[in-house]
Amino acid sequence: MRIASWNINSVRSRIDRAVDLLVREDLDVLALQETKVKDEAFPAEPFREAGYEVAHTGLSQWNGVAIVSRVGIEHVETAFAGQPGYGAPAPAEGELDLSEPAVLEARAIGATCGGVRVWSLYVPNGREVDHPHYAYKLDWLAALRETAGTWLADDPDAKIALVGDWNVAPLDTDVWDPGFFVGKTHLTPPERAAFAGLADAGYTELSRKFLPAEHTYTYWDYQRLRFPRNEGMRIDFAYASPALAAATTGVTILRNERKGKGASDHVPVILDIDA
DNA sequence: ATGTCCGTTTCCAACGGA
Repeated sequence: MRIASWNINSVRSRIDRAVDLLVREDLDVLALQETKVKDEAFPAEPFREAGYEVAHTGLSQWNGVAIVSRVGIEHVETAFAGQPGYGAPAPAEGELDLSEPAVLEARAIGATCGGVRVWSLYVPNGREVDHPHYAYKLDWLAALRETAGTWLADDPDAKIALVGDWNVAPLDTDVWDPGFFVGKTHLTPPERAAFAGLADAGYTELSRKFLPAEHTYTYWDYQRLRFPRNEGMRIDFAYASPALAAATTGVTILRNERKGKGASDHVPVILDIDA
């Protein structure tokens, strides 16, 4: 079984690349992030024609996560229990308007595909360390850790994959120059601690296990010739429950998918799983 | 040159988000 995760950065602008990826890599499941489309405008037909079913949640032009599967999609959840919302920004101030209820964003979707509980996750970016979005990011990861811990407590033998764009670089060697990120998000100790919380909850991050080489990236910014200079970041990860980790035989990062016109700024991460 | 890209709108140029 092959399960991939990819921040596609607009499913409509890259639908052909997505279908090509499914066919070429013989994928059973593809978890997508940043589909940037409302449910009613999601291009499901090309996936269906290729033999896949789709579960998607998208509320606006921002965020949006999907699971594409040819091995079934059951028990779809469009958020995890306790998933925090984000307060609506007040237009005049650019600050959070606490008088408005927080908005539950389309950043998590779960479904059972071929016996594996797959979660496609788009962790909040954080923007700036002193921005409310940063606190939201930490809260979001803490809530995910809490809930993911209950899934394992309820069923220690469950096969669970928590895949997606985590927007955290856990190691200094996950970026080209940690000095560039001083005062910025993605490398701060609180973000790294929040990311490590999933390991504390009993999950194993599989890309690190199978691809330990330093400076192995999954994302290169469109700006400043980051890809030609190979100035990237490893921020897309796959946490697995013990049963799934034991069944996983390999991880592949498709660096070539960043090449050419019309590439996403992220590349797919693929898990090979026994049976 | 913030060496870019996406989707949206106060709509074809400017802006937010990343």
